Amino acid sequence: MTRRAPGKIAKKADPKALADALHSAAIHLLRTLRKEDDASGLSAPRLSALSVVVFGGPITLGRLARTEQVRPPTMTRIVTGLERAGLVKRVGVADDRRLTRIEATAKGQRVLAAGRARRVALLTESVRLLGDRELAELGRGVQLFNDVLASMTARLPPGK
Amino acid sequence: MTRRAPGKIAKKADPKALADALHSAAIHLLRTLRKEDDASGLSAPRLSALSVVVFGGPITLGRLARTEQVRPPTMTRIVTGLERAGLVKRVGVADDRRLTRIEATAKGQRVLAAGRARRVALLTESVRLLGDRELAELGRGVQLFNDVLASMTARLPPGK
DNA sequence: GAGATATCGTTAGCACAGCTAACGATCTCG
DNA sequence: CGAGATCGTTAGCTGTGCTAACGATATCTC
Repeated sequence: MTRRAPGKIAKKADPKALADALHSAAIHLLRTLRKEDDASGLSAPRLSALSVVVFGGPITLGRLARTEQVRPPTMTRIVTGLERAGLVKRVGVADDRRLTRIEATAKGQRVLAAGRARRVALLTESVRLLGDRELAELGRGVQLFNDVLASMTARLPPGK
Repeated sequence: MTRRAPGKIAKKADPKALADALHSAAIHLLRTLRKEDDASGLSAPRLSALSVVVFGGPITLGRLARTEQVRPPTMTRIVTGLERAGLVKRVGVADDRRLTRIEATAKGQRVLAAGRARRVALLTESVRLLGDRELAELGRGVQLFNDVLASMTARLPPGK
């Protein structure tokens, strides 16, 4: 797959290979964790949208759709589902009555926190197995991971 | 997001917080990269299933369904879609004629490689911005990430 | 060997998620 | 005020997920 200098095992930190490995690991992680979401009784898109509303605070439907990379009609139905379940509510905006603001209810916050805890608990248990040294190294890695992400998103969406 | 000791930047590497940060970063990464998949003309489940077949080699439909955490009827339709697109083919198994083997076609391999390249290219560009030192540290982090994943999957599925 | 049982993949039928097109309501600007 | 833009919804299509039920084939038991 990736060429190696003959006789040399330590990798020269090839950006391409590293990106690929990181990509694969992320896929693998989320795929494994996905199973835990069944317990919440919420589908993946609803859970994801709810998390944006809970962590990001009230948001208009259109912005929420863009954040979730989904078209407005799709978000309309996701929100309708969440509203029926009592997890969010639609609130009119006085200044501009075309807009609809989506807010999380107390129940929505509770449900999301529980689901997130379930997911992260699994991962946490495995992280706990690392020694102090490895923990610090992984921490540094995650920090760099986030830096890379930031530069990626900064470079990507010029507009739209 | 994470609290910091006042005046001290390096954190004490709390496993819970670390797991949460890693989880969030993975979500963020895949969400950002997802956009690139539109160009392949394949939906996410088809792309994912195809990737398993291409990288893992021929596999029975049932095993593929379990790998993708999906029920057999769902996988039947995903495979049917891929087959219609000429990306995989169903092959009978002589030993046990209940089984159906799914194999990637040459076109399937090409399409997947192209899609993956598109996704990883974006990430690679940002990884390239790192210095040698950071590159090595991120590499170590990814390695530990994979270790954690391995211990997670090892601990999780006792049977089924 | 013959019948009971198990396994594999498919079909049928339901709910949800994604899209485009079209529309009503509202805001903004000339 | 009227023309155009923007926001959210409705209508109608495809694809993805499920359970239930079924036909074909293997395997186990007597």
